[in-house]
Order: sequence, then structure tokens, then C-alpha cells
Amino acid sequence: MKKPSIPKGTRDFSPVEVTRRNYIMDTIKGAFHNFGFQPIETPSFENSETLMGKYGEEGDRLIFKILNSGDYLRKVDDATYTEKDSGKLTPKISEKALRYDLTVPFARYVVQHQNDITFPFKRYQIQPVWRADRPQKGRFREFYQCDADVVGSTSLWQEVEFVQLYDTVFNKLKLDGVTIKMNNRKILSGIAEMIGAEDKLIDFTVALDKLDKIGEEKVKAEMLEKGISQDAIEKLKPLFSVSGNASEKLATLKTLLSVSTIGMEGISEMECIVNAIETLKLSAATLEIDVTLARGLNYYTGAIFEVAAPKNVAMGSIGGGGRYDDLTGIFGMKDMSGVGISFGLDRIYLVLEELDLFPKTVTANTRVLFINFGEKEALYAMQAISALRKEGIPAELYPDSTKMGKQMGYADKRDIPFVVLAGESEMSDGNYTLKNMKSGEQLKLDRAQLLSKLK
RNA sequence: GUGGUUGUAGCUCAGUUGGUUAGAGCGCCUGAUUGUGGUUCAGGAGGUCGUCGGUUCGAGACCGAUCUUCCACCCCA
Repeated sequence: MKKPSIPKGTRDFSPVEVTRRNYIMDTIKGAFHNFGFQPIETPSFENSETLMGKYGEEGDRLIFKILNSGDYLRKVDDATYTEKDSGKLTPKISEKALRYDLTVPFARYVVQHQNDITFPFKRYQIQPVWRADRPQKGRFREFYQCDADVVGSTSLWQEVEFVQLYDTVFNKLKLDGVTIKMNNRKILSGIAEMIGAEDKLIDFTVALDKLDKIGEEKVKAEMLEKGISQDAIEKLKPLFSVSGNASEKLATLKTLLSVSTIGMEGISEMECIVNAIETLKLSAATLEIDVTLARGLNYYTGAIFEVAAPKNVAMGSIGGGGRYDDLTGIFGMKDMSGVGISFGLDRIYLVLEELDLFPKTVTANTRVLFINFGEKEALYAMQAISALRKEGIPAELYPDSTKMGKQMGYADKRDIPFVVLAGESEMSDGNYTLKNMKSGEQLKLDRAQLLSKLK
């Protein structure tokens, strides 16, 4: 018989994995609450028109489309069918699609429920999203995002709080050495303006983003290839060597971008955030200015964040976010600024695993197993089990009265620390024999003693 | 979506230039041990070699397609 399997890029989670994932999720949730965010949930699939075109051309390709139900092909006209143009056929046979991220559904939620929402609205959302990508290490086709966003406030204090939120979570997870990289879309625009390549902003930033990965020369080559002039690239030169701490970098940028109003605006925003964080201090993370950071440009308009795992772990970013002044604009609601961040649960899991940072605490395991000696003995055991459970001590009875070796082996394999043996002789004395599986020590106890011993 | 890579027992993997009945370790089951697990010993079960097709007298091995794994690109958590 063919062995069953699961689709590419999806995973099953074992009890240990679920426990560990819950540990991360509970930590993040706790911090979200602590910072005043409220939870919402949205459907796992949306109308296609809600998602399509919101993530760029590449995004559209990676959205999982859901086939219409019924005899969907019959409703397609012959011309469209014969043409075999997927782009034209898809909207006719698919009207729903799986959630691709949590930000766009959130924007939809805000616009749809605007009359019931009190602004500024701080929401968090922890749900799976789906991408039809090719899986790699730390990249799956089904994965969880943990997002926190605020809409309805342009205050830079939000950005400051998000930096603190990142720091709080990583501190609680004992994950030291993460770097929160920060940039600002306005600075990128300013640079493009300065070199006279405003129209090539996206191409220019995508190339710039690769600086630490492929090096200065290759970045220049890619820019040249995208039609950015040699002259313009020359003007970028000082940018490649911006160094020092945050304040020093800002000072350098100020002289470089003095000609650009928008660039200066970005610098002053970053300055505000950096100054606040310098006073408030971070404990687990470092805030770093990185003018080459350029993610999510399809909607970010101000601050851009990306969190890098500690340097000794080979892992891409474990979180990201930014400010988007007009996210709800795509659904017809103007002047609603938003800013938010996201935690990559699956990647954080891999990092904690690699650094052996999961707490050793005994997982929500059974504390005591009662050996089953038969009907009468099982009933006797159940009385003690009920009493233990009432005290909050996880206890269970081996369901079948099979050979003792098998029952003991079960306790051993499941790492259950105590076993109770209660057969005829114990029953007649009103006792229970408690065995410590680690030391092998055995004690005869009455029910009250058993309870206090297992507490 | 582009290029490469991987698939043999429940798990980790051997398997020679194509040649008879495909192996090991771990795990599992049974017994030594009918009220004592983790150790030891003896025995046992388990595989249409990812799938489909092709070459050949003969394919786990060679060829093609497809699925899967991992990697790079693209992009991203």
C-alpha cells in the first residue's frame, strides 16, 4: 500500500514540537498583551480580489488560489478556454484564495469594521499563512505569522514601542544578540533623488539590499544593468562606507542628503527613534541603522524594520515590519496610517533549537501511571486517580490489564516519573505501592500520603 | 518560476563494471522473567528498492517523465 504523505512544504508537529511552539507563541502573546494589543482573527481564505495585486507580480504568483466548486470549467467561455492564458482564466475558475500574510487581511478588516473600531486600533494576530513558494531551510508553504499593528496614529512613539516589543520578546526567550535593523523609506527616496534616479527607486533599492550578501561591485553591476547611470552610481560611493554607531551614521547621512527634503525628513524620524531608544535602553537586542535595508517597498512609506538572528546562526530574518501610511487606501479608506511588526515563529523555533534555548521543564506530561491488574483493581485505582486529578496532578490508568512488563515499559518510554501498583494485597490494606521510576525506590502509602507525595 | 540535488525496512544508512534468494545498526514483537521498566541473552516479523514508463536475456543500479527532499537564484517569515 502507498504510504500516506503531506504536501510539499507542510509539516506535522509532534507533541514536543507543539509544546515548544506554544512556548514561543505564549511568550509573544504575553508581550503583545503587555503592550496593549488586542487579538483578532480573520478567515484562512479571502476573496481573490482582496489579495490579488497587493503583493506585486511575484506575490500574485505565490498566492494559493482555490478552485471554484461545482462544474467550474463549463462556465468558462470558449475563447478564454482556447487561449490558455492562465492570467485570464484564473479569475474565472477561482474566486477565493488562501491568506498570504496578515497585513492585507487586517487592512480589509479595518476598512470593513471602521464604524465599530476605536482608533488608534492596536491589534495582534497569530495565524497561519500560505505561500506557493519552493521550500528551503526555514521556508515553508504553510507557516505562522505573529503580527502586531497599530492603525490611526502617525506618532513615532509607535515605532519606539515596536522596537521595545521586539526586545521584550527576545529577552523573554533568552535569545541574546539579535539585531533590529532599521531604515526609512524616505531616506531611500532621498538617496534616489540625490543621484537623480527617482523613477528607478525599486530597482535601485532591491540592488542596494543585496550589499552585505554579494558585495559592492556586484551591486553596482546590477544597478548598471537596471539602467542606473554610471554617474549616479558614483554619487552613491560615500553611502557604501557609512559606519559607526547610530548617531554617527545619522550625522554622515545628514551631510550626504542635505539636498533632499524627503531624505532629511526620514533622517529626523530615525533620529527621534534612536534618541528615545538610547534613553530607554534595550536588553537583548541591538538597534542598528542600515541604509541598505529595503523590504516591503510595495507599501512601506516610513520606518522599515528587519530582525536578524544572532550572528552565529545561519538563518534569514526572524521578523520584519514597518510603517505604511496608506495601507487601507487600497480598500478605499484614506488617511489611515499604520505601523506594525511580525515575528517569524517557525524561524525563531529553528534558532532556539540550534542554540538549545528551549526550557528543559518537563513537558505537560503525565506524572503518575497506575498499573492495571484487572477490573476490581482498576476501579480501586480510579478512585485514587480522581483524587489526584482534582489536585491538578496529571494521572492515568493503563487501559488494559496486560502483562506488567508491558505496562512498566509504557511508563518508561513516555518518561512518566512515577508508577502506582495496587493489586489484591494493597487493596486489602487500603494502600498503594508508589514506585519512583528513576531511583527504583518503592513505598507503601495510604491515599492521603500518596497525594501529598505526588504534589 | 529557473538551475542543481535526494529517495532502499518504522528510523539512520550499506548494496562493487547491470547477474540468482536486497543487507546492517537502532526500533518493534515473542521468550528467558505469570507483581516490576530502563541492562543482558535467544528467537521472530517487517521491503512491489518514491511512482509510472523505457533500454536489456536480466534493472535497486542505466535512460525518460513525475512526485518528494535539500541547496542556489527569484522573492520572502
